[in-house]
Amino acid sequence: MPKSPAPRVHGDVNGESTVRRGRPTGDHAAKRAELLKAATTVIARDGYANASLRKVAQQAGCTTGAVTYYFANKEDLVAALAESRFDRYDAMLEAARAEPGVKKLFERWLELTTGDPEFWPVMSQLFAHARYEPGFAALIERRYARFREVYTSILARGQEQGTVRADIPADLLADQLSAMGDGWMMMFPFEPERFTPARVKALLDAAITLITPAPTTRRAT
Amino acid sequence: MPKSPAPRVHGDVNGESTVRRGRPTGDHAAKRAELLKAATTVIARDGYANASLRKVAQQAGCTTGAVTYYFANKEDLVAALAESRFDRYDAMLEAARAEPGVKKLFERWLELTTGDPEFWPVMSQLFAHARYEPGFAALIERRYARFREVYTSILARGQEQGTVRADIPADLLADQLSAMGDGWMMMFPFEPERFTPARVKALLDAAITLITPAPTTRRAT
Amino acid sequence: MPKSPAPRVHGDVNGESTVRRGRPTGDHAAKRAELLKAATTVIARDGYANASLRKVAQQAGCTTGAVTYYFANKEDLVAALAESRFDRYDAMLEAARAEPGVKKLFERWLELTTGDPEFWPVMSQLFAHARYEPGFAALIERRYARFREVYTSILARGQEQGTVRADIPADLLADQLSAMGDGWMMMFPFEPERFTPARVKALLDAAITLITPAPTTRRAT
Amino acid sequence: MPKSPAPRVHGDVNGESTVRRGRPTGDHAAKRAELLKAATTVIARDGYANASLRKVAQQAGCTTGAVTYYFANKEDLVAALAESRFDRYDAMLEAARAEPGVKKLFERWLELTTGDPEFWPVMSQLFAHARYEPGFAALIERRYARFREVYTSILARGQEQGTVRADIPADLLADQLSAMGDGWMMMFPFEPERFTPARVKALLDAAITLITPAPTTRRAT
DNA sequence: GATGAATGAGAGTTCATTCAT
DNA sequence: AATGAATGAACTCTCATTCAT
Repeated sequence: MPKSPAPRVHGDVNGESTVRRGRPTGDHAAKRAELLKAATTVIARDGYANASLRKVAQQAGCTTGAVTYYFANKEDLVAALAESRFDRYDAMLEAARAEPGVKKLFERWLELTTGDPEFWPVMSQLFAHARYEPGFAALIERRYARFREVYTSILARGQEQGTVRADIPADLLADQLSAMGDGWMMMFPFEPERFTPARVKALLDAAITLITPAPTTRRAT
Repeated sequence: MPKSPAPRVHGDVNGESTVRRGRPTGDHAAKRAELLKAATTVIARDGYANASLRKVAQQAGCTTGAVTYYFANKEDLVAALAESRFDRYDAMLEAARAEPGVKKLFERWLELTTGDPEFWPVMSQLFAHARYEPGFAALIERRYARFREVYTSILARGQEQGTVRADIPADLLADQLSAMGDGWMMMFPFEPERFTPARVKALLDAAITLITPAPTTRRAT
Repeated sequence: MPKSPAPRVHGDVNGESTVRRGRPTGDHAAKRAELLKAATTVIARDGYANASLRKVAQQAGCTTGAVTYYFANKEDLVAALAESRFDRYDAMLEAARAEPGVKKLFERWLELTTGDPEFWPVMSQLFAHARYEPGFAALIERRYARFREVYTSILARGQEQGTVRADIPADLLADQLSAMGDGWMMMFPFEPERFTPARVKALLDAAITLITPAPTTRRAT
Repeated sequence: MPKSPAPRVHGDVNGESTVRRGRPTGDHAAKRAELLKAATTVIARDGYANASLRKVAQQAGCTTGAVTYYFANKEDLVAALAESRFDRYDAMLEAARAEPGVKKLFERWLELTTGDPEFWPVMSQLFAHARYEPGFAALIERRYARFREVYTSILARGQEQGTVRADIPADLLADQLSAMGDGWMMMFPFEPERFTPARVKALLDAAITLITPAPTTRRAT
């Protein structure tokens, strides 16, 4: 009792959605990326708790079966999503490391986090749920540790060069600044109107002021 | 469709004894509080996305029906939970306002957030999901605004008295410090072992150092 | 957004199916038994591999949710089904033990297995799949051991009384006879037409002939 | 919709060399046999209800498409599997017929069924599900009838020669003995530890004792 | 006041099957 | 000859919610 899904239609000229089966030229990695994009959109829009594979499929314009074909299960999808997000984070860190200075780092961070309006929302959702999926939690812990490490090294260099206050250990400073960023990330989705570009700039400038050494020596002269 | 039996009144604002006719009063509020406690435990343990009314009922040792009897629906329960949590936050703020000084505020905050091991986990879960339940989001926005306001006023007073650096507007400082706290709150459930009492103290001390005025002027004299 | 399932109708006079919610006078055990009966019918009709909770619900005239309300999961349902079937088996054994004689046992067995046309089909399906559900396999092993034990004791008594041949140990005889019954049980659903009452009687009579002592001694006299 | 490429012919009845043009023949049959072996393993391991074409493909180390390429559908695969299993049974019967005597038959049967540890498990699974796939049920009925027929003829010959008791018609005896074998086959996968070689031998010896004529010679005394 | 039977939608997942390549 | 992307239906199970009792 074969249940062929309605009369097969393809190569239509109207641009209507066609039913395609069989083996397309599909690029596995590309399709996965496409589905991850769809998942990002869904999670940013509906939140993690209300996101479902069905919605992801719908967003991507394919069937649920296709999603589970490319990802073993939901956890796999979410993990891949987290990886891809952190890959962007890592790329940013790499770039920031090349051109030192905390200010540059802030700029890169701002660029990354504001360039994509879904970045903050989806990241905060992933963080919130990571705790309850062990493998996922490990991933974040690992990636986050790396992030703090780079942060610390940049600040330490700044301290050597006298551009960053030295009365607080670099690792504590890194912890404070990254927590600050996380805090904003968490609150941003609530009241995006509060985070105007102007205010974000003011906040970052203030952060730089916070960690800049006091002009004591110069004044003593 | 709030099911709270209208005729019952208790816990009135004036502190006067309220009308106690018929059934023993306080039962209703007490039972709600009990259920909220159970909900807190469940959310802290399983995460918001994996929390269900069933689990809450089970945790509280009662039936599913009882939960929906005391709360119109899930959103109602979660909103009440958020209210109760913020009530504790407000109480803390009230106390902090009475005995000024940023250091005192930090101590109060620390007391609140570390006194209950479920506090941070449940709060971060509630924040993460608030965005997607409109009424809930409004609640948090309102409460959070109030929180920043108190924070700002305390910092402003510090600036007047010279105990807080004045080169950054008080509202920006408040934003930065509260974001810092939020960031820690978000990360704490992941790696609680990283937040030893010693490190938390170091972080708070460093935060105080950050906002303390540079000792230049004194030296210049 | 409450999704009350269509306008509530009940107490209709037409005999049409009504939608009933809330708490009926329902007897928990009775409803479970009802669902087990439905499961029996479905498995006997479609086979274990094609049986689903949906079909069971449909057969019982209720929703899938109701089934999972009464049984934690599919395995639980199947285990309960097996228990109930074996309870009947045990009752039969008890009765057979009271009135000894292999012939009586055969009669009881026949009564049980032919009284319900679904008995053999469902039993053979349960046996076939038991191997792959550990808890279920243990149940069957336990029950089946008990069955062989009773069988053996009845045969041993027969041997003492000289009604059963003594040249084969009773436990081997029991194993052979019960295997014979199992074999028929397995084949019966295939070709029920082959197992006419007359032939079944002939087979059982032949089985009795098989285990009756050879009439040598009598003739020697 | 059988997909076997029509022009290819091999394994013809006459034993003459068949047409071998174009691609190397035998590949097709060999691959099918390979897949059947994989299917046997999967069914024996996971049971029929939990067997899937996916698992068969995986077990065979090929793709899902390959399976559906060599077999029109699942039923086709299962039918082919049953055929191949019964082919071995038939070969055994043929051999047993050549060298008469019930004992020889038992030995052959034992050889067949214990030689391959997957034989009993997969056979009992196939039997259990045959009822619910009509074509398959017909196949088994046909093959099984043949089996009983051979069994009967061997027993009848034994009766003529006085090596098998004549007080029970041969067809009933065949029915009983084959049912006995089926019963063991059904139970074996459950408690293989119970069927030690020693016990199996004892059971078969006892079966021979059962059908051996009573030692009437003593009667003459 | 409180219960718990029952609902129906939707979740994640598996599956046999199709077919362009 | 063989692949593997994709389908869509069906599966088990969980859930918030309703309501007669």
